[in-house]
Amino acid sequence: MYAGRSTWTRRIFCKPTSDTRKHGLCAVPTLDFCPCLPRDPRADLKALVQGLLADAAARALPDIEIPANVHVERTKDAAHGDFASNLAMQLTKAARRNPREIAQAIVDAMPADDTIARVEIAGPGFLNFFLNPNAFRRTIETVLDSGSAYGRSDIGGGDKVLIEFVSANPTGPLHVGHGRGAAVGDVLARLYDASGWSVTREFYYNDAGVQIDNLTTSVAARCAGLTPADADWPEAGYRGEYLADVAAAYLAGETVTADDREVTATADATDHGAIREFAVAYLRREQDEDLRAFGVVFDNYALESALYADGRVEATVEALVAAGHTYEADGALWLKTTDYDDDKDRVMRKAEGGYTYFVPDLAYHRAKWERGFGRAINEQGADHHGTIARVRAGLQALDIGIPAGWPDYILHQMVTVMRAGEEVKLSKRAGSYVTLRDLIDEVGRDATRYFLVARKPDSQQTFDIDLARSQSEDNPVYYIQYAHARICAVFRQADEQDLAWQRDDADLTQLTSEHEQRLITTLSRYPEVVAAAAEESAVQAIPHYLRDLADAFHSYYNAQKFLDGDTGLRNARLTLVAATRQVLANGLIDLLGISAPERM
RNA sequence: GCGCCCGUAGCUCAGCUGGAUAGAGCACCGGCCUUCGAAGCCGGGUGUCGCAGGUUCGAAUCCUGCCGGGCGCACCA
Repeated sequence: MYAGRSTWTRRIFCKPTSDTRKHGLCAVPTLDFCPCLPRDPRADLKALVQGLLADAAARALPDIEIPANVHVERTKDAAHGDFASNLAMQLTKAARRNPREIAQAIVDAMPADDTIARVEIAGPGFLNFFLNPNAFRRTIETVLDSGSAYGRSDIGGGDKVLIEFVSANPTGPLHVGHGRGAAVGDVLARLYDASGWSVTREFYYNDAGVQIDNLTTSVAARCAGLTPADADWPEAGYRGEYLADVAAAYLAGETVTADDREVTATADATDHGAIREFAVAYLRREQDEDLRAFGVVFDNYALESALYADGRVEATVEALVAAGHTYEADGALWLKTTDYDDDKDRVMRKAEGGYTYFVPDLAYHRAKWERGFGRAINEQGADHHGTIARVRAGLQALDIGIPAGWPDYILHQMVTVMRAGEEVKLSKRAGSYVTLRDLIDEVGRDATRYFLVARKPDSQQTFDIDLARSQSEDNPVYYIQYAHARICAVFRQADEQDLAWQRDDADLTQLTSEHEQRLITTLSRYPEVVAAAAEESAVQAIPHYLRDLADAFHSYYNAQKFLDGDTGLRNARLTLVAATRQVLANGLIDLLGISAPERM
């Protein structure tokens, strides 16, 4: 019986050398079983074609430098074969020959391989690859043999990557924008993990600055029985009702345990230090609960206060001064970020003596670098994009070898929430905003996650609560989950009819219908989709692919009965849908963090 | 004013980093359940890819300039 996700087998590849990375293939002439490839050519047909093509081109044109990643793509038209490449056209300039001639030379140099039936030259010089049907049939076997490892690769080579996301200050519950950040960051982390990176998920927050002062005075005011309607209410205070809960818990002497701290209230309404400690812990706990309900877990919490406590802030300032990139003016200490492509210089130490927020931010990123993260990704709201240039500039000014484009940023645009045809405004200070928790409670974790990663982060998003919570066909997440549940139902039915699946009896050569071929082709695309999504940080590619896969399955389901009387055919079909179920589960559970129900 | 992001079918959006005839879903109309789950399937049509130039064998994709929308532009975070 299908056991869901009880075991985790992972194919181990050896770490690619710089040479194999550079060429995308290794020196072993037959690529089929080379253990050094980051992408397994047995599971990843595109990688196989790329490898064979690069190999042939290198032989046909020994004097020409072949691009590191030769461009190979799936064809739209079956007449163009299964894969196509424009390599010959790309090389015309370097080789100083016409593209069709180059194409012919490459074809002549193609190594024999049983997966490729033939290669044709078409149009201006396209190379069209026609694969043997058995190559696709092997995909089915590979999916089932690999299980949850199907789609994983070792492109990352075990290198470390730090993904920082959410990073909300502990001044209130998470809102929908944080939700988008959480969903995108989490799926990104899953994609990198699936691509062989060693991923650390981190949440950074300010636990000591002006915002926390405001939080403290607001809770103190609540403790004193004030409400935002009172004349004495602090001007910059947070007005949200949730602070009344914080105050009540504080006065009741409660103990709160968040993921990264535990605090017991003293219940002393005049002790601002104690109120601060408690309020931060309380709101951190609330955020942790929301994130847990959303299926998001962090490896580490980084605190701004810790950067001051351990002297990193001070040390960073000293390093910048020593590097000669600072100056004093108008009573403040400035950093010459304009030397590194920022629009204007930035104040580090204010005239009144305190540091601007940007200094601990720099200290934090310097620490990330020193912790050995050659790759760091910051997922954050696009409204903070203005800080990118100055952080990078500050890191450059340290002169410690940090590359100019480090760290990477993935910015998500605003989410507008609609309910009953009206926009719901997000306003933390007003306290009348849609929280992540509201969404999870109303539309469910799965649908919320799905919608928030289904669009590319660059685009603004309208989150229609009514649509997302509708359990109707409008809702794509159900469509995909239903495909999974339907397959499970087929196997239950097979058992009931004493036609239990016998994989060894499957005659896969009978899977020749158009529906079957389309489904197999779609299955074979999965490793490419995952690799490309990770490489381009394109989270939306996964929901899109899974929709395609579910589509291919549902069409097949309606067109052909699986529980056929013929043993070889029946088991072949069951084998195919078993592989489909596996890929649906891999995508839903492992990449999107969404459930793959056996019944709905 | 300056910077970043977005502009693709009536609506919501894909589009594999420059390829061959630009694709889905929703909405609308019509068909399919004594047969593995109808949360499903099949059929029906739509585009000056915001506009104008440029780069080249070839542009929705790259460059420039406009138009429209969003977000930033503190000795706030």
